[in-house]
Amino acid sequence: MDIQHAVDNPNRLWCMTEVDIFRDIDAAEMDAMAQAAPRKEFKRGSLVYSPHQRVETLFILKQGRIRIFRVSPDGRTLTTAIVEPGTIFGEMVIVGQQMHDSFAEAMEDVVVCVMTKADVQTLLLGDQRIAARISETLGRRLGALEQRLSDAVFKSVPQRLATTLLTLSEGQPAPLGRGQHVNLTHEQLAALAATSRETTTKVLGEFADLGVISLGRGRIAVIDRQRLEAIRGD
Amino acid sequence: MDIQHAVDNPNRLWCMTEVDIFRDIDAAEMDAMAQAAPRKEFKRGSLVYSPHQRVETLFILKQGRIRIFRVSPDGRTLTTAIVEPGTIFGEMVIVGQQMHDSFAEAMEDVVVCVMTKADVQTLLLGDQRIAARISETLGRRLGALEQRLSDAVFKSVPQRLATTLLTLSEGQPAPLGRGQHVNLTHEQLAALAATSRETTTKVLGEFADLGVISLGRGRIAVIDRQRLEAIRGD
DNA sequence: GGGCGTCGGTAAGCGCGCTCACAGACAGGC
DNA sequence: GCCTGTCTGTGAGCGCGCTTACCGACGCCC
Repeated sequence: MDIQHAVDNPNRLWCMTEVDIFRDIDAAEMDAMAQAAPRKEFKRGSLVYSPHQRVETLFILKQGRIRIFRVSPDGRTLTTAIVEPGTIFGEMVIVGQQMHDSFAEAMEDVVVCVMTKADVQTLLLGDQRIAARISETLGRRLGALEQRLSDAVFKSVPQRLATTLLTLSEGQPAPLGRGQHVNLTHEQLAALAATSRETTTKVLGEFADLGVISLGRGRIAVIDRQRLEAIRGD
Repeated sequence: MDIQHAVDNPNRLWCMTEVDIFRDIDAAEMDAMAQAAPRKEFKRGSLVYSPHQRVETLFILKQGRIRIFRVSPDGRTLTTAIVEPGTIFGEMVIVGQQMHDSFAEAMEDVVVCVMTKADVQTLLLGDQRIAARISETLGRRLGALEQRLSDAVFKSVPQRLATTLLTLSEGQPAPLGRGQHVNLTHEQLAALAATSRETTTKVLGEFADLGVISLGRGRIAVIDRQRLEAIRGD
């Protein structure tokens, strides 16, 4: 089922299908959940949630990309995650946490499904399999975050950019023209690698000179993963 | 029950008592778990686990402190957590993750209880209440880690040190002599705040000049939380 | 008491990467 | 076409904090 088809599909179960943590749930259970998760749309650039509004809901991303980020007192931003379709986000509410000062912004026009905290408690945590999946997801995030923290502390900007590019491009199959594409601007990449736009531009230029990536407007093609891994170190 | 008494107590349930995530488990259940968790001791300075040995066990810390840290290629260390008695650690194995390049080192002589992965699966994850507690713990850690990442990126060294001191001292009741004590050397503090020992010494000296802390060998007393919070920012 | 290891204090030097300040390139709208 | 906004490219300057290199102070063990 391609994405456009899914969007047009009036099927009530649509919110649950093709979402990783629900993969082994049967139709009857999904039906109950789907009723509790109405669909909602956001325009590119709008905020899905922010620290001010105390949203206590879980989101399931069906279409588009979401950027989760934090803001420093002086206005700089650090992107902590980019959410792809088929993933839940805003999971902190599941485990009784605040959304801890994070913003969620639609990178494109997006479609999400929304579940209230109460429904999360009864429908998700009540199910052993889903609860286990959620723990697993949290564990993975924890490992990734710890890695990012040590990267931020130990690694140089070129190393962090190489790391970020490799992470973003993995899984993406190489389309025509050889090389996996990362569809981000230098500014967006800078916010992920915790650096400035200017140095990002400079370092990406050096990478391109070495032939490990090739640059396009809002689009970076990873040509030589091996050498990028060498730059990343460890 | 004071700690020394607990250590000497031959009670089989000893491993479970006074541990936060087990607080509402009844005696019969605890008994089953306690059999699966033999007691083990480590000398000050020894490693409880390291990335090389693939330990697949969960630890329950009963006495002493444990430092969880990562090491950079060039040998610098970043402390990701200091574990206090009554807390589980090595939890990544619960959620099917590796211990992801972390070391665990005994800061003093320590006593731990050990559970195998298999026992964790059946005894802990099988119990709804404990599973929920574990998710909660993971969520808390996730929030704290995200905060630490953005601190590492956005804040200056004095701000990070103030943050670290406040975090370490909170909960500690002020003993004689006014001021909550943080029992760490400058070097240990530096590894927590992701900075160097020398700048830590310098900044702590400035804090002491301002009168917000007072210094002793391997011991820092927080005198004025308010002003420390002002330095921390946000 | 003497010796030694850890801990704390201090200073000079310098390099990475941020800030600030432009300027050209590309895309889309009208 | 032209205008506008975003994106990319480039350079000068400089400051925070790391590095390197000591040395004195304290505490513990013999």
